Amino acid sequence: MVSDGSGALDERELAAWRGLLRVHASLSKALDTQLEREHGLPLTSYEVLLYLADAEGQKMRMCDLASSVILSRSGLTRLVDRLERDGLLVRESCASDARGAFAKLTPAGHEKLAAARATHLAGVRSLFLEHLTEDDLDVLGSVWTRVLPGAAAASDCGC
Amino acid sequence: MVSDGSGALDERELAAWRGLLRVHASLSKALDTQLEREHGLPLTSYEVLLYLADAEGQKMRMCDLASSVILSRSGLTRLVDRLERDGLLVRESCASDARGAFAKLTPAGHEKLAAARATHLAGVRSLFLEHLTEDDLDVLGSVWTRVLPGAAAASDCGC
DNA sequence: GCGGGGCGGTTGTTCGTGCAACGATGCCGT
DNA sequence: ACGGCATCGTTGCACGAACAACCGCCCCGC
Repeated sequence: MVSDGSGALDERELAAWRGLLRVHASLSKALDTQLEREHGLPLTSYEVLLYLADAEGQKMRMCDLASSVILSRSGLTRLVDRLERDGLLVRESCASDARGAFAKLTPAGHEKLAAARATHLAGVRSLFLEHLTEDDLDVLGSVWTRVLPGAAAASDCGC
Repeated sequence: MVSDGSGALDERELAAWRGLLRVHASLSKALDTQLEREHGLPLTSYEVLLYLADAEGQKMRMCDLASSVILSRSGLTRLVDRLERDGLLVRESCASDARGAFAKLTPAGHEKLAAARATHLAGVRSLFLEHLTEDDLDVLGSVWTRVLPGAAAASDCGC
């Protein structure tokens, strides 16, 4: 227990925390801008296509998709609207649950993703992974698995 | 050079990258919600007050403030509008440069910040720092300093 | 001193997102 | 079989932020 309740963060804590905020902000903005410029595809749209491509049958339930890309259900509805309008995916009703809907990748969506994927991966590598050692990877992975459960729980329920 | 151009990320790379995205999303949402609920103060507003409090004379130029909290100039203008309306800060013209404007913390803003600070620090500790070892802190700090310059550069100029 | 280019801050506009409310459907106990 | 309740997706609404255009001011060269 490092905390003394009201005490300020020391230098290293501050660096670790602010660094996370700044790196995320810079990285996501840079990658989003790059993707938008080269393929006219915002980062969130890209992630939807990515998850769909990795999914069984190239389709996912709206609900699962929303939590995968970290978006509210309404947010995903609008996003899927845009992607469907652009022909990158289609909605498909669910036989076993009439409430449900699938989003399914179209061939056009698959092509778009393939093109964008190279760009995005290159970006992630050159801006992020390139600067990490093998040990860094392990530490980061370990940190995230320790931090994520509590953070996810805290952000889900107001409790 | 780990990249093979189009090759997908391996498991550890993916964990390091996705973890960053997920942890940031969960953490910032949780902290924002908490701050909003307990003090009616969104996270970005809190950060403005925080930077002001740490600044010389409790005031900063709009421009510097914008880059500190990672916001566009227009975004900061509106945010300062709201904070000024709530009496947490005031605008102050700059004697040496008639273009410039300062945002200056009011006593009310200082009180608000003091109250919110305890909440926020506790949140950051319990949701993030609590799960880190001393070594983790060092690794994170080191990683951020290696990654940030390139990321910041890439997000600034569209080249 | 006077123009011209650059910078700092504000404004109009647009876009993406979250929240709350809704209709429709599934699931369960009785 | 039916009534109550949770779940899924959509919609109306409001808000926060970015972009581009703008104005006023600084600073430089001539």
